[in-house]
Amino acid sequence: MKQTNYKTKQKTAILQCVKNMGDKHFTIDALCEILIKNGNAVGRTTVYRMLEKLSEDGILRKFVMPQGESSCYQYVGDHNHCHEHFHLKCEKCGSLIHMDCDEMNSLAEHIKSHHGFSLNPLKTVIYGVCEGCAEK
Amino acid sequence: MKQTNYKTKQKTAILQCVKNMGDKHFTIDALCEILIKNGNAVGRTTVYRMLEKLSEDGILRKFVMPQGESSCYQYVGDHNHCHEHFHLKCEKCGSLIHMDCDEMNSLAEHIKSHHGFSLNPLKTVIYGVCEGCAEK
DNA sequence: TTGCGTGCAAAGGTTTTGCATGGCA
DNA sequence: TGCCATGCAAAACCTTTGCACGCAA
Repeated sequence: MKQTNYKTKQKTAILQCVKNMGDKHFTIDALCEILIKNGNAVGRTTVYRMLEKLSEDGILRKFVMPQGESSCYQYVGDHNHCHEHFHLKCEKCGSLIHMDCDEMNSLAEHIKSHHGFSLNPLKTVIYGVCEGCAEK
Repeated sequence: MKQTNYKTKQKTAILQCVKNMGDKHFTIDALCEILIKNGNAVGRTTVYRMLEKLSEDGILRKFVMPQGESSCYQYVGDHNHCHEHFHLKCEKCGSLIHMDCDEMNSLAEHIKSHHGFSLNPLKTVIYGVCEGCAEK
């Protein structure tokens, strides 16, 4: 599942850069800076458009942040081992934690059967306070 | 627990209007329109400032929406019966659904005990597709 | 009188859109 | 050649801030 049509140096630069991120999350800003460092500067608009498409194609996961904060992306690529888990975001330190857990799957089933709602783990972010910050 | 100091007609108008919302969610826009209808037009800035304070005081709950969407508020007032439920937001039609359910409480406990993470139901919004939109 | 409260206008931030140019096929 | 991709600038969006005026106490 590729982009639309043409193959341009911007697309390949972004795609490669995104893959190099591993499973870390990154913002548009961060990505742009890396591209510049690599000598592959790409226009902001293009980066926005690319990441939007990649998200739709399931290659990236997009985390929409509240007003004023920029969105966050994560590479999931072909190895879909990251499809069925949720993310916990600490409100104190901002860290994003992966939670791979059967409990969530049964929750999803419950919500589906009892509330008629198909939840989307890709977009859902659970807010709270992580262990480290709670101790302080 | 009041505001800061003075009592103005704007404050009383907003506070009364907010209470009349019951447990429904509303946006700044919606609130402003109602105020206008009631002949109590209040400046947008003032409404923002008031709702911010009311949220800090625990009288309102604030739901921060992603970029481009305006925040959502809900009256909780003194009767805190709405503290322990979650919200489902449909990605298609945008409707926000209350989910009052024991399942969620046990989930919260699980996350706490197994992942050391104290989740915040006030801020967490679960995304997905609602029953009505799924049928289309 | 004192100083907070109000609200207009402008700024702040991210994201989207218009449109002309340039590059892929 | 034809059309998509790019990227600059400007718009759009919600929210916050500056600042002068007005009203509560």
